[in-house]
This record gives sequence, structure tokens and C-alpha cells, in this order.
Amino acid sequence: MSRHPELVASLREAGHRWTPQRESVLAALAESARHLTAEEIIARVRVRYPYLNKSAVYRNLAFLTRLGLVHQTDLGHGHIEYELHQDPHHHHLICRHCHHVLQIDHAALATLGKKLERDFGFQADLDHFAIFGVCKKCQTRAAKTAKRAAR
Amino acid sequence: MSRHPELVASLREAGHRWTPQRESVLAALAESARHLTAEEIIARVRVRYPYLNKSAVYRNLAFLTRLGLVHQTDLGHGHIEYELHQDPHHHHLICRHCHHVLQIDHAALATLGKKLERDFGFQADLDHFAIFGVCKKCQTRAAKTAKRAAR
DNA sequence: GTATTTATTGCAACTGATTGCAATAAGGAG
DNA sequence: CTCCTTATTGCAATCAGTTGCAATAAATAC
Repeated sequence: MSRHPELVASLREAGHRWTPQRESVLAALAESARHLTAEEIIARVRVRYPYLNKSAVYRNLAFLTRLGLVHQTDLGHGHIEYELHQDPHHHHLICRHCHHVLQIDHAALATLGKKLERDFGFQADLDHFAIFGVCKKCQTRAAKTAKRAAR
Repeated sequence: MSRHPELVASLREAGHRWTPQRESVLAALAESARHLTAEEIIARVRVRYPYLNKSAVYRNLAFLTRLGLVHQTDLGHGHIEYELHQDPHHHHLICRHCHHVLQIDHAALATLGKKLERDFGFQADLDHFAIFGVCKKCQTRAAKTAKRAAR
């Protein structure tokens, strides 16, 4: 019936249902190691389940996100990207010039989390964070261009 | 002609033009002390300029953002919010339960910025950051509910 | 003033995503 | 198994935002 028996049981206890549509969305994410856009998920799900409605996909992505099974991130590509939640926690540094995405691990943000907790009593969701900025390469490239322009 | 003579001059030097539409979008933001959604901006602009097309508003918001005059933030209300860029830099802690927005100043994130620079050579845009999580109030409320459920 | 260049606008078509609602079907009870 | 409740689906309408393109008009040169 399902390859996620404990998950399914806990969903049912909470009054939710385990439908083929829901399973297929989760399966599409589980079979991909990387982020997928909603459009990619719909395409993959329809390989097995050709007439699945897109609103069911969007609603299940929101549902799985609420459960904490799925993460939504805006990596600046114009579409939200989804991925299965899996440890270790990581974050992304996204260059606004070359759009390169550098993955960093949670340690870099642990201090900030503690600080927000201590100073404001705020329990931040510092998981899978997207930070925009300028990467090393583009900084040096920009410096060179500025120099050339100055001459 | 305009209440922003230096701005207009520098735009012209860069090959841009200063149109009534562009001015009216900037004016709408300047007259509001707080964040506005695109819809609110369109409504305010149309008080003086009834037939302005929405795509001109969106394009000018993007344009002013590229110039660094305007900031876009997703405060989790389902719409992007815009505001005139003004110091001092600040950030937002947004509770995912009660949706309360707590404004904090830049000091809290300064350490993170230095760390990203030092460890990864990444110059992060740590300006007007939105951090989601659970606020103090909702944490204590959740703790009480859990206790009650345990009985 | 007129002519030229081209950034910007207005419009209409379109995209990704959301929503209201009736129909369906999952899960539990008998 | 059948019956019942209601979470979920499918569909169509809708919404916020984007895009292609021809028309307009801002800025510059003359």
C-alpha cells in the first residue's frame, strides 16, 4: 500500500488521509536528490498518474510543507523550489550576479539562532535559508572592471 | 518638474528616463511610512493618475529596486511588500503562528555578515531580512497546550 | 522650433499559483 | 460487506504578476 507505514499511520491519527495523489507527490520528491519546481513535480507525477490535477499537487506540496516533510525555497530563479526535508540542515548563498548557489552547512547560522533566542525569545526557523549577495568571484571581477573604468 | 533633481539627473546620465508614471510610483512609496503591496501602490497612484497600467507599476518597482531605491520583502502575507530604502537597516522576525512582525535592528545580523565574508568570501545582502519562526508568546502558549494534552 | 533615437508605456495574452464548490473516495463504525 | 463522515480531488474561475509588441513620448541633436 505504501512505503511509508509509520508516516501514514501518524497522518491518519491526525485525521488526514493518504491518497495516491499525495503519495505520488512525495514519491516524485523522494526519487529526486535535488530541488524540484512545482512544474517539474507535476511532470514527474504525471508519468504514472496522467490526469492528476495541478491544484492537488500544489495543495499537497503545501500540506507536506506544513508537516515539515518538504521544504520550499526561493533560490532566486523565479520559481519556488521544493525538496524533501533531510538532514543535515544546510543553507544557500546565492550570488545575485552569476546566480551561483553555494551550499553551506548549519554551523554558520547556529550563532545567529542562539542570539535571536537570547535577545528576543524568538525561535527562528533557521533551516534551509537562502541568503542573497555577491560571491567571491564576482567581487574580484567587479573590482577589476571598476579599475579599468577609472583609467 | 520633479522633487528629486539629483536623482533624475543621474538617471538621465545612465540613459534612463524620468516619466510621470515612474515619479508617481516613487511618490506613492515616499508618502507612505510603511511597507505597501503592489496592489496598494496601484490604488494610490491611480488617485492622481487614473489610467496608469499595472505593468508600468510592476516594471517601475523592479526598476527602482534595481537602483537600490526600493526594497522588496516577503513578510509572509502572501504578497511581496515594497518600501523606500532608508536607513537604519532593519530586519523582521515573523511568527508563523500569530504572524506578528517584530522589527529588529541590523546589529543582530552583523556578526553573521562578517562570518560569511570571512569563511566563504561571500558579501551577503544582509539588509531587510525576513526570518520566520515562533515568537515568545506562541512558544509559551504551545507549551501550555502540550501540558494540557498530556494530562 | 523639428527630426531622430530608443526607453518606456499600454494593452492583451499569458503564466504560475490559488480558490470556491460540487463530486469523489479514504477511513472508521456498525 | 454497507453506511456515514468529511478530507481530498477535479474543475473552472480567478488572481497576481509577467511578457511580447506596437505605439508613445522623453531626451538629445540639430
